[in-house]
Amino acid sequence: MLNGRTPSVKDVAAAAGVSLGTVSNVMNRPEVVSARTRERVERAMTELGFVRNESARQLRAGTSRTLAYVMLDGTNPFFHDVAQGIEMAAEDADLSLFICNSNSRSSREELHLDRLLQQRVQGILITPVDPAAPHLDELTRRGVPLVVVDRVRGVDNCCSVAVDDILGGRIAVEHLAEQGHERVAFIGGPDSLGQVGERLQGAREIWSSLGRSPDDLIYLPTDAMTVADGRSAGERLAGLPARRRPTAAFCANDLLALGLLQQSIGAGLRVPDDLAIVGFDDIEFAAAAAVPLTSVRQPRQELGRAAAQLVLDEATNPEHKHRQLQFTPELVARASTVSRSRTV
Amino acid sequence: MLNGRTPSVKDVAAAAGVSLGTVSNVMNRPEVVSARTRERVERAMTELGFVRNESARQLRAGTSRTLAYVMLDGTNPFFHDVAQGIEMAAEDADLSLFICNSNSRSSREELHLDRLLQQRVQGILITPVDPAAPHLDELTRRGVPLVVVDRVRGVDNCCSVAVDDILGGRIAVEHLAEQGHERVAFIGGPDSLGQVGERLQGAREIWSSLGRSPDDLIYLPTDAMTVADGRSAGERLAGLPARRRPTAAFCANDLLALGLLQQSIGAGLRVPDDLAIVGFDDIEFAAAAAVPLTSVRQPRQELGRAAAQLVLDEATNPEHKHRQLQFTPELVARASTVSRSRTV
DNA sequence: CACGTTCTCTGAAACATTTCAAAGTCCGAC
DNA sequence: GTCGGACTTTGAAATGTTTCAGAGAACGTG
Repeated sequence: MLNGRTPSVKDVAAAAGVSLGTVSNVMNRPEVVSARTRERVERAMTELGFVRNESARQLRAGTSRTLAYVMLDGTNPFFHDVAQGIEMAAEDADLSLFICNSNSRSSREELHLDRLLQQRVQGILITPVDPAAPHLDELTRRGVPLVVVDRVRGVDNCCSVAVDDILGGRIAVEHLAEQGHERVAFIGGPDSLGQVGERLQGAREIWSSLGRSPDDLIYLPTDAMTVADGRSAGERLAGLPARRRPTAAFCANDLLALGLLQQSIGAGLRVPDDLAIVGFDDIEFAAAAAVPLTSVRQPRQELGRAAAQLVLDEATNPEHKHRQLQFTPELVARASTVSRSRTV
Repeated sequence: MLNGRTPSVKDVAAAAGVSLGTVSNVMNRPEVVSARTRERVERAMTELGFVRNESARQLRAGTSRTLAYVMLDGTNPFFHDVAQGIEMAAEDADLSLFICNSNSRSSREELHLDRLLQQRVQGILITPVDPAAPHLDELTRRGVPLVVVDRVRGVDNCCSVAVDDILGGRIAVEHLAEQGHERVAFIGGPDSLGQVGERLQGAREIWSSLGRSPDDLIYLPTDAMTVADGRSAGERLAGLPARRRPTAAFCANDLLALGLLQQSIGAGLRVPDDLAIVGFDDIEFAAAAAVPLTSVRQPRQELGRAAAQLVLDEATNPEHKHRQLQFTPELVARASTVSRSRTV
């Protein structure tokens, strides 16, 4: 039967003794077809093992059933958590989610975007390599719903979802100050990254508003934000003369913090007594570290979920207005800043 | 112009003053069209901002340009590394990769597979919740190229790629024995998981072949293989009477090992002196732990890459034969089993 | 100049759906 | 009986590509 071909609507129609249109109705508007024929068609479908061809559906209906997320760095669990939030929202809207990974390379990003355009996805969420890249404007010019996640673009040409990084920097350093630290390091980079710049700015603001000297907030720049960069920052920290050496470090993300933690413990330091550490993002592995890491929590899944909702609004609501959503970060204090005796 | 519609081949043809077929040729067989008209068509394309409609292409050509990976657990970085390997192979073959996450739930898995079938993806790679699930047979019956990753199915109805888990268990425990440990715990579960069973089996084999008593290889079953399960296993370990308490633990994956490490250090144990720990998988975070984790390395990206090659072979080579690929795991010794004084 | 080749280009068919106007059918009410 | 309305079903058009047989043009050869 059917000589091997996978069955089409036509085959189902023939088997059930109805017309093409009726089979389509059974799938798309079951309420208009009588119970008797509906059942007959459904039986024919399962008997033939019919599976609707999504390409044909999409071609004719003109609307795709998928969203896409182009993530920045697959090795950072943070982005997977964001993706998970998107996926949940997509699921609620009965859509599939295409996940791509640019690995921080602009060329890969462009390639992915081009493919997604060809697929005519309903909307694109992206944590871009460079939020100012012209190929992003290209997308909005084409009318593809677009939401920038965990970054912000120049004003209002598209939606974005992010966390208040300045505030994040403030609460991290405020916490360290409260713990009595008088010399604090800020570790992160490159500072051309908007994130890094703003977290540093927040740190500096609160530091000076607490009446501390700018000299006691030491900026240790890194090339990137990986565990390895954290380790090497730790070495640089250890190399400072004792009276200049900070007693606490605020890292611009958790990977840096984990690297710093590892290097410090390996070097025989006690955390938090010799060195307190605060990370940023609050990925799962922050809490799972040998000394559980204090971190500035981003609502990772919420970020994704909100972004997905924005992109869906843009895709379906003709009166959509672009919005810049900003979430509030939250300090999660753990053992890496609060010495055991002082915890519950 | 074009009153807002996104331009089609027809529009390009009109703009360039050629026929539909010629435009198609420019895209698919540029060598058959003369340089002059080719250039003319290309200019028309960029002027109009033409983007090929993949649905239409796929519908007519009958062949999709995407692969899919249904991963088991998005919170375990191991699977993302596998995905990365697949992605690289897909890229080489000029295909896109669809990544789905079943989150260890059979219902989600089925939903994803159903969608993928509708998309007519070229092939499916999957780390299934249950390798024996009937809906997998359904796929092969339909003729969809299928490769099982990091699991093995009953004999030869489809390809699979995995690591020799028995050997993995052997080398882990052999290493611990070499370090002089006389009582070792195996932590993992549930043992209905093929992986866990085989790693345990390997551990037992080598243990007895070394002339040790089975009573000194203690199996601590866990409900799942998360960091939290690792912590609670650590508590149970601590609860054992001193003379029964193992001096080393072999964990069935790195997440367990990280949890165990955290709990142990928190409880004041020295690692490896009081408790040595071996993990499995060798995810990035294993090396990044405060006490870098000894682990049985799986060639994660290679696994993915090989799986992708198999699925492509099945998709394109009519004489494809199903194969069960087995990689060899490798012990990576780090500080969690080798005490500092003894390292280089 | 007729002829075969080679190189380009064309036009129509096909792919598997959805959509929608129109045609049927049924039923109760007048 | 006939009419009107409600409920079902049908058939054809349309979606944007690719493919392929064949039409034309250009050109060298005999």
